[in-house]
Amino acid sequence: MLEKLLTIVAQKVALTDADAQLCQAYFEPVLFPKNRIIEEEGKIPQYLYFVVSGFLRLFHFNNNGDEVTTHINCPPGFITSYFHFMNQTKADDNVECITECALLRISKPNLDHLTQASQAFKDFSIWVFHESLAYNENRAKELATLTAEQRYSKLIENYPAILHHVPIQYIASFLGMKPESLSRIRRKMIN
Amino acid sequence: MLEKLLTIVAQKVALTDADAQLCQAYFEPVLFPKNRIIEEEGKIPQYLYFVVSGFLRLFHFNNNGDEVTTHINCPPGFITSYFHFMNQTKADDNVECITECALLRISKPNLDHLTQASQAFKDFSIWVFHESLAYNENRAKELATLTAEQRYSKLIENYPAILHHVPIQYIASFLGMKPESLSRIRRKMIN
DNA sequence: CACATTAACTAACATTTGTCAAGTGGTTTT
DNA sequence: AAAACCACTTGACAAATGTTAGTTAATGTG
Repeated sequence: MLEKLLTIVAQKVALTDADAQLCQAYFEPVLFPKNRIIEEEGKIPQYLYFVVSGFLRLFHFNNNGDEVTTHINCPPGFITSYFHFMNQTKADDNVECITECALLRISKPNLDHLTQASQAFKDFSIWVFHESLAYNENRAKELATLTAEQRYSKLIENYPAILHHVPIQYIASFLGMKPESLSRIRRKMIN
Repeated sequence: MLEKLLTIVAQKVALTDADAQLCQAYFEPVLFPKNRIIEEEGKIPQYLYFVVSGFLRLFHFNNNGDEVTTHINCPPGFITSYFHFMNQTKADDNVECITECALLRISKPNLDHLTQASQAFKDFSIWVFHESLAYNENRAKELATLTAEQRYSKLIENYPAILHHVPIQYIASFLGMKPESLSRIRRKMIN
């Protein structure tokens, strides 16, 4: 499982054998079943997760008590309640496995150790942060400018696998529309 | 002008006199007139700007050739085409002064020097990054879940000054709606 | 000053999306 | 197997937003 992570990291920064060994020492492989909530609202997020396989989402409950899905996985393969993980403050959302998931997790103290011990991982973590910022900027831009149908089209174009593994209602919420609207859009696109 | 920047920084990290002097050495005060474009699409962003006074926006042109405003100023007071400034790659959007603006600017090389010379500024720049990420996540969430009227209400509640200094059309675009829709909403809210 | 340009508003209409209620099919429970 | 869910769909209708076009007021420009 480590190989997939090392491959991703190595695409961005040069890795020595020592770096690879640090990675092995600090990242813990874990397997979770479908529907398992691995980080919970109101608690301090314990781990940052690298997704080896499977699908996860970030969600919270709005004022009406309805679920709102804010992320489905996350490029470039990492997921957690970022802000509160980084600051080690109580999360306002949940991380849930949508399917069975193979993950590599690292605690905040160990992440700090890793980025202090390895310049390569420090550089990589900065890159991940920049990517996350660009990703969220783009997501906001698409929500502001595209129609519901265009947003759905882009999603299945960029992440076709999501369609086969993630319930429609989560996708609708993530795209900022009601399940009925997405249903209508999907029917229209078939005909 | 430096004082305002130092006050903001000092709220987050402890500053020595040496830090303050570094800040003075690297940040250059500049004054720009209304409507001046200070970073341009297709060119590498030269500076990161701290906003002492005035209003600015980030915008680009969509496929139809229409302007899309993606940011109006930026908490916590900094603005530029972040991603491309950080990577020193060609920007895909413009930074424009909406009103006359008093700014403190710093080039990328100097920002690197500053964050290397001062741990306080390195910590502060990381904090700014975290804030930007949280801000964009929240913006995406609001665009996905709130109605046009709710988005406008929140904006004038959180940033009432924008209303008096920024053209309605820019606000509408930033909120992901057409100027006519915002006009309708504003009329409804008065009655 | 006259003229053109632009931002903002308004109104009528079209389209999209939300709401509500019901139905279908599949899965789990007992 | 019957019953009770649950995800998803469907249809009728309501509400919100987009589109188009016209008006006004303010501003800039000759």
